[in-house]
Amino acid sequence: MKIRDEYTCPLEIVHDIIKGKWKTIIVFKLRQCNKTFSDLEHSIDGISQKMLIQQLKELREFGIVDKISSTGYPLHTEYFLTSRGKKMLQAVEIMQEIGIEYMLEHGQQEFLDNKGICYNK
Amino acid sequence: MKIRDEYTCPLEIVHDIIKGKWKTIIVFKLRQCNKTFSDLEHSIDGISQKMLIQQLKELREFGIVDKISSTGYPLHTEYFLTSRGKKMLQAVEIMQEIGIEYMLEHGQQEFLDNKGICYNK
DNA sequence: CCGTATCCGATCCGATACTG
DNA sequence: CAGTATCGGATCGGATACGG
Repeated sequence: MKIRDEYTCPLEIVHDIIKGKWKTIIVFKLRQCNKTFSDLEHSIDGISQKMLIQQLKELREFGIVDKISSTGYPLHTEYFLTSRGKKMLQAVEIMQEIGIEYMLEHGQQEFLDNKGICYNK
Repeated sequence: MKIRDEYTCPLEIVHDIIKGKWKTIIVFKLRQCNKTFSDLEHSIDGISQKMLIQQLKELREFGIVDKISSTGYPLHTEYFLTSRGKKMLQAVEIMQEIGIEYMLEHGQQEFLDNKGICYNK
């Protein structure tokens, strides 16, 4: 996704921030601590390298996450939520509660662990 | 979008709820009071009838909005947020603040009114 | 280990025409 | 006024291969 040069409404930005398939789960996975690229890759079942990189890049451009990279081999990069990302996390957690509610209502509680943290795994 | 029979994670649902281009703005437009179909259509610049109907239908299937229809001509339908929709609104408002922040940071404050309520209009 | 490039099917969404 | 149906271009995302 190409990020637009100009937005005329905050909710347009919101849409661009969250519309990707993996954005909310990435924000959620980063809630407690820094994660390397491969940490994320292994904890999100079904995501491809390409998509993980791409979505992280977009989240960085919106100032939701940032990263620290070491130079030299093997490469090592840690991603983390910015303060804006932590705000985003609040919204994600509210929406997650809605998701949990929906699952309970539809008899799918067998997929839920204690905290609704069960993305594909 | 076909709503899935089974979700294995709350955040999958979240993604399906919000991924459409017009979902957040619809939730936001319904924040204060009931709106008819044409109220919504006229207050969201750029949306087509088809998309408005489609997104409202999906929001209804997820229990975010509901409607009351009168029978007889002319047709009259009012849409409103359910209690779950009001919860969703909380998340939307948090994300909206992020959008406002982003716009201010990028010198686009001329598009903002007092409350960031300016979706294309 | 981390990131880029390309190909290609699936999905999204705008335009348009039509119905009760 | 509210809702449905269809077509076609644009975008998204999975698979795969390659590079620093």
